[in-house]
Order: sequence, then C-alpha cells, then structure tokens
Amino acid sequence: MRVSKKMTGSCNEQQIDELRRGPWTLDEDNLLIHYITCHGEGRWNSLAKSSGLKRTGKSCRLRWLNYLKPDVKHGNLTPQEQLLILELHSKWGNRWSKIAQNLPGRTDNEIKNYWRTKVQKQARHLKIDSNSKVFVEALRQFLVPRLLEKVEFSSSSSSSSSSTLKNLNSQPQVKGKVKEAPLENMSSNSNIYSSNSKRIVFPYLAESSLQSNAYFVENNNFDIMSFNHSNTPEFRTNDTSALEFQMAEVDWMSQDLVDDTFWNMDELWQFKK
DNA sequence: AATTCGTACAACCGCAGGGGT
DNA sequence: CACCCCTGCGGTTGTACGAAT
Repeated sequence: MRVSKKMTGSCNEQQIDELRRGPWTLDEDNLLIHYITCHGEGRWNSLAKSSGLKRTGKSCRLRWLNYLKPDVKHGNLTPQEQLLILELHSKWGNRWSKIAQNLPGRTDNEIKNYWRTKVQKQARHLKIDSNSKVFVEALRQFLVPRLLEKVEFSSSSSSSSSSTLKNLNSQPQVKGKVKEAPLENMSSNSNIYSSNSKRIVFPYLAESSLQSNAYFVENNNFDIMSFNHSNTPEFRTNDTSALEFQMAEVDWMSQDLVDDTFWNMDELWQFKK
C-alpha cells in the first residue's frame, strides 16, 4: 500500500514508500505501547519516526487514543452511556470529542460509530432525517423511555441494595427551567458513576415532559426522579403531528428493530411480565 | 456449501486552528 | 505577517465477520 504524499506531513519520498497502512499488527501495537510507556505520548510525528514504526504520526496517535490507551473502555455502551450520548448530542450535535469528554473511557470515534450505526439506522428506518426535530422527538418519545427502563431493569436486577433506582418523588422537584447539568462532574478525569449522589440533570429530557426530570447517579446507577413522557406538550405541535403519523406507520416492534440491541425490548418485556 | 448482504468498527482523509520561527 | 509543522476534529471509507438466502 502506498500513502499519499499529502497525508504524510514532513515525510520524504523514501519514507512515503515505506509507510504502512491498514490494520495494526500485534507487533506494531506492542512497539507503540512500549515506546509510549518509555517516552510518553505526544509529538506524534517524531514518535512515529523514533519508534521505528512505519506509520504516520497521525496513525500512531489514532491507534493509541482510540484503542491502545489503557483507560479506553471496550465493549458495548451501557444504557446509561447511551442516554448520555443522546442527551449530549441533542445539546451539541456532532461534537463527538466534546461528547466523549463526558463519557470516561469512551472515544469520540466510538461514539460517532455508535451514532451512525445505531441511531442513524433508526432514522433511516423511519425515513426521517436524523438531524431533524422530528427524529429528536422520536428518540424522546420512543427510545429514551426504553433506555430508562433498561437502566431501571439493569439496576434492579444487578443490585440488591438500596442503591438501585429509586423513586425520588419525595425529593424537591426542579421547577421551571432546568439548570444546566453539572457536566464538569463527568469530566474525562472523573468517573461519573463512582461518586456518591452526584446529581445529573438532563435538560433535553426535562424539556420533554411537563414535569422536569432529574437523575441521580449513585453507586453506579441512575435514579429516575420522574419521567412523564406521555405529557409531552411538543407532541401537540404541527411539527410533531407529522411524527405521530409516521410513528403510526412504523412498526416499532418489528423484528428488525427488536433484533437490534439498541432497541431490543425482549428483556424489557420479560421484566414487565 | 457457496454466495450475498448487512453491520460494526477500525482506520483513513481533509481540513482548521494553534504555536513556533 | 507568512510560512511550516503539529495536533485534533468530524466525515468517510475499508474490511472482517456473522446472518440470511
């Protein structure tokens, strides 16, 4: 494989000829890990040259940040993380790196892939533009409640302690405009699930119901204060009347959707039985 | 069993912005 | 100020793999 001259930065012709592309081998991974362990990360172009890797600095950086770095989480996104992505995407759009900063251990690339393969897939299925208000409403009305129930389900089944989801109706409810969530609590340097009772408010969700919604992260669990999606005033707007029609047209329990883990209702129905 | 199709995800690409000279 | 280099971001592509036919 050849690498175009444009992408190589300061490489000369001979170096370009030698550069490798495509999937990383185990040896290359080990070499990169070893080099960064000894010399630290950064200065990727010089790292690429000094390490002996026949890769561009860009490629080394990407491989390290997205895959090899020790604190990178691998595996499926939890329902909590999915909710957070939906929430943050509704606020910031395709600002993947910014979103990733609030999901410790998750990379922008992973979140971007998740959005494209799982969320946009549903938009295609519904024949809705994934950036449209209509699709945001669809997520709000159909996906978010399911994810919330998944969170509840996983919490109640995985923990016997009182740290599971709790109805916090006895807590003072947030009235009016919901305050911006203290997202700094979820910075990349802190584990959002590890601190005790850090309050996280999802304004996107809050806006979707007459009563505001607040979630408490406590001992690895989200606590639902309230989620009253049936009272969504926006659903009475002109914009969403079209959505109602489309929702009626789409079989949300079709095999295609059910098979998808993102929307899989199997466990939910099992839970409800 | 062979082929086609769809999905997930790793990797690449172009571009913009910042810092140094 | 202009230029160069480096870094990071977001969009896109390539490919491995499992499911469906």
